[in-house]
Amino acid sequence: MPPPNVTGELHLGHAITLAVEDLMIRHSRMKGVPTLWVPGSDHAGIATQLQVEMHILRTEEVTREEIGREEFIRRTWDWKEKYGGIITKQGRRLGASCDWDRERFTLDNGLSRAVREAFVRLYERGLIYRGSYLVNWSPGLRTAVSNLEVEYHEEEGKLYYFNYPVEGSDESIPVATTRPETILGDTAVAVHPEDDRFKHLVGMNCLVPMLNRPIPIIEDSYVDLEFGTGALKITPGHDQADYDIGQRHDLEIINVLNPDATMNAHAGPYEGLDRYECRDRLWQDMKDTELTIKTEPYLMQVPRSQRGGEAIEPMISTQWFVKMKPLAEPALDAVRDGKIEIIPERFTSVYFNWLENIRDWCISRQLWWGHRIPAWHCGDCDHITVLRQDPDRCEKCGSENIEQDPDVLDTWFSSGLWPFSTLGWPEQTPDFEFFYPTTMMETGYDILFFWVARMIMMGLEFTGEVPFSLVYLHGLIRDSNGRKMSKSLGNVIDPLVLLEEYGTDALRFTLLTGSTPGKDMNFSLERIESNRNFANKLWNAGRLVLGSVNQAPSKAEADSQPTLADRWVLARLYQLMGEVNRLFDTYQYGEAGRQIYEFFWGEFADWYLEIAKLQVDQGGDQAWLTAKILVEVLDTCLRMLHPYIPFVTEELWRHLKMACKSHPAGFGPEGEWEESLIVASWPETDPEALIDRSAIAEFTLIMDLIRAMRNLRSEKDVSPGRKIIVKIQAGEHRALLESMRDALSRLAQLNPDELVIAEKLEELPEGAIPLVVGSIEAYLPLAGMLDIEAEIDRITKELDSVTAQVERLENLLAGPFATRAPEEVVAKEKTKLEALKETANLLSLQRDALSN
RNA sequence: GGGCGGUUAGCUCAGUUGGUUAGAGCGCAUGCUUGACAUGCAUGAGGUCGUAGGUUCAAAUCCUAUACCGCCCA
Repeated sequence: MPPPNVTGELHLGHAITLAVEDLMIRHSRMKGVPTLWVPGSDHAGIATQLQVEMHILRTEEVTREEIGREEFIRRTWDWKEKYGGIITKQGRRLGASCDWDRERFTLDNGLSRAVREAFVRLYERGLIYRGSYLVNWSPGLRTAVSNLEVEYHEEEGKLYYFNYPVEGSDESIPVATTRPETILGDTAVAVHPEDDRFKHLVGMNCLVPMLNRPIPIIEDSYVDLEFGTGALKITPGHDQADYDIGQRHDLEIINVLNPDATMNAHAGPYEGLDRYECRDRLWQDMKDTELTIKTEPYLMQVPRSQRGGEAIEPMISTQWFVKMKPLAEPALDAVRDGKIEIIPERFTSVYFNWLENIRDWCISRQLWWGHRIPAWHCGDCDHITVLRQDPDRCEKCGSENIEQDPDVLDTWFSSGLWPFSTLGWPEQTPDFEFFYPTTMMETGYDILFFWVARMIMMGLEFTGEVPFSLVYLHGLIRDSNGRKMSKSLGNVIDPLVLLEEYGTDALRFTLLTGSTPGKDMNFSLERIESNRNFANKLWNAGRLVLGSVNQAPSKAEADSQPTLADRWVLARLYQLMGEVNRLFDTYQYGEAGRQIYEFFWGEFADWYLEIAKLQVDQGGDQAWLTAKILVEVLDTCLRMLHPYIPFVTEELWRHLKMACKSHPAGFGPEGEWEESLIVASWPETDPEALIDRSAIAEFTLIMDLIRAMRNLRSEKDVSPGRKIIVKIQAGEHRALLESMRDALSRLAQLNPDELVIAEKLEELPEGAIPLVVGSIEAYLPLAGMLDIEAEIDRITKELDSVTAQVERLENLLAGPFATRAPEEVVAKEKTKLEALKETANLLSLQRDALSN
């Protein structure tokens, strides 16, 4: 389980994660695969620290600085003990069947040890370095954050145009900027090498407005001639692109900001002002000295903190970094070589793209809550000591004047170790040896980089093996209009409320069948409502089956012959099992769930149960066999549905088991009933040969016939209670229909005593409405309801459509299709054509009869 | 700027090795207290599968272009 944030509360994103993973784990468990699903949470450095800071400020009116680092950390642990378990508790309500006794936390002893080991190893390999570079600075939190924690928002801003005066000249270079306050940190003005306007100025100096600090005019082809004025001010201290240019030209780097984003001494007269205030003041002053040209509205990309949304400032700062290139290469190879498969596959290219262009990872945070960096700075020789055990002296000069680095590590650094740190690494524990490398990493695609990629890199680096062989990414949950759920939009749906109103099973089934892998899902209440109804249907169908079991005789007198309905429902069940297993094997859990739903409701409940009632009422061997089949189908469906809807299926299955065990016939699965459904065996696919295809074809004909009669009744407004008299000319299907006589009567509301099923009717009934289904003709003598004109119309319409199809197929079969298409396909069409021809023939005979 | 996804019934979405007049849920219309279920049952209306080309005996499905919507990266 990818560890959720310890401060968090369950939202639908967690709910779908838990639901999908629980489905996988239950399925595997039922298949007899040894399973381990490790739950836990990460310490969420920034979020937790903020919460605790707010908490102590509110309750005790103290800041963390006032109580000091040690005390603050102690308070945070207290807070964690008290509130940190919320999300895992909520996870249990969703039915997450993880290994709760192995719950881990990124800051517990074992995992902290893993973090330390990992840090030291990387440092020893030269993959961790410390230095002063441009980082994303969060002024509110006063810490650096990584690239991944910054989001870019398109926002209305202004483009400020002004003249950069050239030293010792009347000329000036017009430039444009979106952040005028950075002018104070400019260390060059760049023009394009092919820009004739300024060629003669290259090598001279410009003067920074208001400060009159001279800066060189350089040329660099990065400058875009089309954008703005075609010249660029360069602020290596506060812009990534400028920083890169600065490196190329060896420019000075000036930082004009304090950690809280007020201006520092380098801003001269503007020192102490907030950056935005400085922007306005400086611009006004420049206006007064006639340096400004104009401003125009401009849509800009504003970097904002993923947490809190405040504007991020690029700033030079001394931080710890991980060199990513050497780690990324093996991670790329692992996926390229197929050691790791990503589902859905298209995310593979996203993964490649990110890793191929990866930048070094800033891992230090200026926080207190987290894994403190195991580096000690020597006050005498400046050497940095990095060790697995806390040192008491500098390893270089032996001085005891050493101090531990105040920073802590990015939370994700510890999350990256999760797949193996939770199993005991760096110890070679039995768990680690048995379960590592793991099988499956399941999470939302939005954290492919945060978690998955980093886990792969770290896993390969530290264990030499891929941490998991399969990555399954699910989509994100949006609101019913496809918008992201957010507090500010007010469209957040609380899963706990849904759980309360619709039940866990309904929520889970909705989340699991509502989408396909990697695709977002628009969450709608209608859908969860219909799935609640499905759970209800399941329960009620189960009750009927239980009743049938209780009614069934204790043993069969003779070898009972299954009816067509029996054969059909079993054939369809076996077909379904094959399909479901195929879908599970290809990770199409949603589609599998939908198919079980369709079968259970649309076929088993709507058709078979209705017929089973009749068969049970008959008593004797028929009732015995029917009960046996009902148990088999229900039991199998419950097993297949269990990973989706664990609660209702478990409970119903328990009832089913009890009913069967207390019945002398001992219905049930081969062998013993398992202890409970959660550990029951998964239905494996039966051999194709077991599927009785003729039963499916024959029963489909029966269903078509019944539908046609119902349809006609409905059209003619025959009240449902009225048993009508029907005469059927069944031709070759006479025996088949005869065997289904009761079902036909019951399901189409026919008068059973007057129902005639003949191979050929001696004389066609007078004044009856004719009906054609394939090669079967049915006559419904609805006295007084026969409107000759209307019937001729109806038949003509039907005939037209059938004739059109006949023609289409004839054309098809006369063309290249007959020779080029595979035999089976052609044969199928031929059969279809024959049937249609027969139908057309019967229809036209009927029309003629009516016309006379 | 680069990459990816979506466009199918009024709405939300399925449709995975291309197989022949497209499926579900919800909504809508009509009728039903049928002894498992009104959280239900039956019947019905509703779709040129974004557009234009191409490949193929056959395209919602594969290819190319294009429009619109969305996401990720820079």
